[in-house]
Amino acid sequence: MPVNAALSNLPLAEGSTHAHTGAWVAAVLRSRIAEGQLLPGAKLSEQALSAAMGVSRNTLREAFAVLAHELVITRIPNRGVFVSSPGTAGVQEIYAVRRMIEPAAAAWGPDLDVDALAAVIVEARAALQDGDIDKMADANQCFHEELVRATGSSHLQELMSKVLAQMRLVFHGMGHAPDFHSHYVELNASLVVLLRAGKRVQAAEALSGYLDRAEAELLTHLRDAEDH
Amino acid sequence: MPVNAALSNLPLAEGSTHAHTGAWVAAVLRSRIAEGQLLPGAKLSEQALSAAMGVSRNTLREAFAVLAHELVITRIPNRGVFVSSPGTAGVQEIYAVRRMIEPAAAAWGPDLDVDALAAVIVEARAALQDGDIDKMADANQCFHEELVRATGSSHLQELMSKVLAQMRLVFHGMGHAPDFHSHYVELNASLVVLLRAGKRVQAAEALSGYLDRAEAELLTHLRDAEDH
DNA sequence: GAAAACATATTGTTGAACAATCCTTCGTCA
DNA sequence: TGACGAAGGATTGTTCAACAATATGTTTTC
Repeated sequence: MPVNAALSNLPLAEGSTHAHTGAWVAAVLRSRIAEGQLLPGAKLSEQALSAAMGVSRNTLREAFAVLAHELVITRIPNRGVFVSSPGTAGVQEIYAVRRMIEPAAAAWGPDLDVDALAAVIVEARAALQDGDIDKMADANQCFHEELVRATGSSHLQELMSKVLAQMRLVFHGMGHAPDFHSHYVELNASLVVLLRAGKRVQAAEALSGYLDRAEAELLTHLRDAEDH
Repeated sequence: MPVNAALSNLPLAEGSTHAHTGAWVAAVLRSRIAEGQLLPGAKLSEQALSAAMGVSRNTLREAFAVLAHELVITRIPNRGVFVSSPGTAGVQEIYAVRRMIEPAAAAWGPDLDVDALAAVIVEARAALQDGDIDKMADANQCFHEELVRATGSSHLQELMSKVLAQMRLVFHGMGHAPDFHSHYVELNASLVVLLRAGKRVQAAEALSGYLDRAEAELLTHLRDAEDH
């Protein structure tokens, strides 16, 4: 039972009562899922979780409501809650969002910070040379988050975070398929070159095509994994 | 106490237990707020509401979690929950989102349905001639929702609905200021003309400028109302 | 008149209880 | 043996009542 293993070392709510216990529980579960300690498809039993984290079922439920709204977990009535495992439809949804938001941010975002993007590239290249796959994946996601920050909208940033969280679920669900991120580092770098030159619409177009290819590649691998 | 008046004729949860009582309660409150029966700033007391709707405080809380995530209500710890009243910052956030999503949908949305947009225009014009302000406002919002549908992303549609719900809160908070929508009907119509001609990028630019002016106008009226 | 202390009301959280539903297991029957 | 159906168990859905924590309002004190 791999779930229990992940539950065993969960932080307990100790004497100090947290301001918002529900939000705190949601944050803990969210990070556990993002890190891959709770894999897609895993069941989150109310009884086990409430006992493991030292909170009541009611409070746990409030956390579930938050996470379900973030689409990190899936609630099936009278069956329970499970870590979401996005399929091909989910991936298509993810890229439908990204294909709109990211080019728009590149082309029209009022708060574009090219230097910050360049800094992320440097970080990604360093991680690539170190062979640190996880760190590079993080840097890659950070790049896209930074790009969306150009929109100046916290709602859009939030949505992008949600979508990137689902992306992590897709990767976790594939059980460490080949390295997707490494050859995107230089594509991101070329975007920065375009943006620094002020060719923002051109950058948006390049980004759009880049997202199309990424989606196609991901879907291919996903279908292979499903066929297996 | 205007709150109690709005609470008095709330539907009660009768014998038949709803599948998801929390979601049902959230839906009822959401519509009451959207219709303006619960005005921005109104306090939603747990005790009063749970009694009025015939559900327990716990279930009501789950509904609050949903609505808070939709930014329809604001939760202040140990103080209570209130109907959100977006200020100038909120309006700027709203338009930051719209300025990205809507032009992107117009320019690049894969599922653009010009006929559907034209149909909404027809409806809006009819309402305008009838002098039905509410119906025209609805049609106007429907136009923008239909536009975002072109993105093919349910996440973006959801975000747009959230944003438009906040727009309604802004209008309700102003206590029926002058008619904002009527002279936007023809602007929307000119957008449809551009889109039908295939000039999608041009339509996106026009839309962007239109949103800029709408935001400026709204902010002016809002500041006047605040000064009052 | 201002600050501290108390009183009150509301939210935050918990535990237990019961109903509703699903899954499993067992028994029956062909 | 295999399929169909019913009893049983486990989990979720919902409610209730109680207590703790916190903010507000009032009174007391200097």
